[in-house]
Amino acid sequence: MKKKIVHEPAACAGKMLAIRDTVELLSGKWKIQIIGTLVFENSMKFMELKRSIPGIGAKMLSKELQELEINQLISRTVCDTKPITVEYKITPYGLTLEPIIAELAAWGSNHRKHLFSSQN
Amino acid sequence: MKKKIVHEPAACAGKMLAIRDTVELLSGKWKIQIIGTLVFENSMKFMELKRSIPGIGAKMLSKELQELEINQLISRTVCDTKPITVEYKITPYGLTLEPIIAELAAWGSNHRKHLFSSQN
DNA sequence: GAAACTAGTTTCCGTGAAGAAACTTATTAT
DNA sequence: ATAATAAGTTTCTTCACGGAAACTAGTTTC
Repeated sequence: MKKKIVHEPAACAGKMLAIRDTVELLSGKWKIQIIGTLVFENSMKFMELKRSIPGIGAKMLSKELQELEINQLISRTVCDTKPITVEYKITPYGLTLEPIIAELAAWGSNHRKHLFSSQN
Repeated sequence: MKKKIVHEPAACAGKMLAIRDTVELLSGKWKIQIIGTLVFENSMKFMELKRSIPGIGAKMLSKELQELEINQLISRTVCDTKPITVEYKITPYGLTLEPIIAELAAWGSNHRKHLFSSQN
């Protein structure tokens, strides 16, 4: 049987709200990249992050990390090392973003093929 | 030797690139909302879109639609109606973004519950 | 003739996002 | 003594994102 998906206005409005919430939480030029990196590598120091995200500056990295921490997506731990280091990890809650990250990666990867095969 | 190679650097770098590509394509304050709306309702006029996305102005809507069209995510069709109308639809290719939209919606929806249960 | 509707475009403008570079503080290495 | 490193913070500056409003253009209605 043919399943006709009826889009009830109320349900759509709710979904749109949810989408807006998520997008807002991940807004900013670098948050998704930071989350992505921390999903793949499960612990990184500030400098490691800075080096592994091409183009980001210390100020931006610091700011974005703070916002992600406030929203409990990542954790910040100061380590008592010789030169003090700070360890950033993704939280269990932050890890729930993994499906989104995975979809973004899969789509982007497919998009490359799409561009390659359709154009030029 | 407890070398635990979970994530090979090269593979991660590739994924990060793919993520960046996708994020860039969907950059801007409104693109995801527009895509989301057009995934739910499969055809909308300019004015319908404008009304259904609270806060967007004509200029922004026009600009974002152009960019989405250039990337073949939506189609634009001028209808020969009394006052001329323009129909925007999501393309089959644009529809491949649906999993991303769905994940964003699901996560945002869950996030509401998370905020509600953990805080206040 | 004036107003209203569609789908924009254009102009003008302000703010905030973001970058660059210098600076801080503490410790270690040369 | 000097330099280097980590993890930022602060300051200064700029550019582009995006909003408001007016305008175009064609058709229909009052």
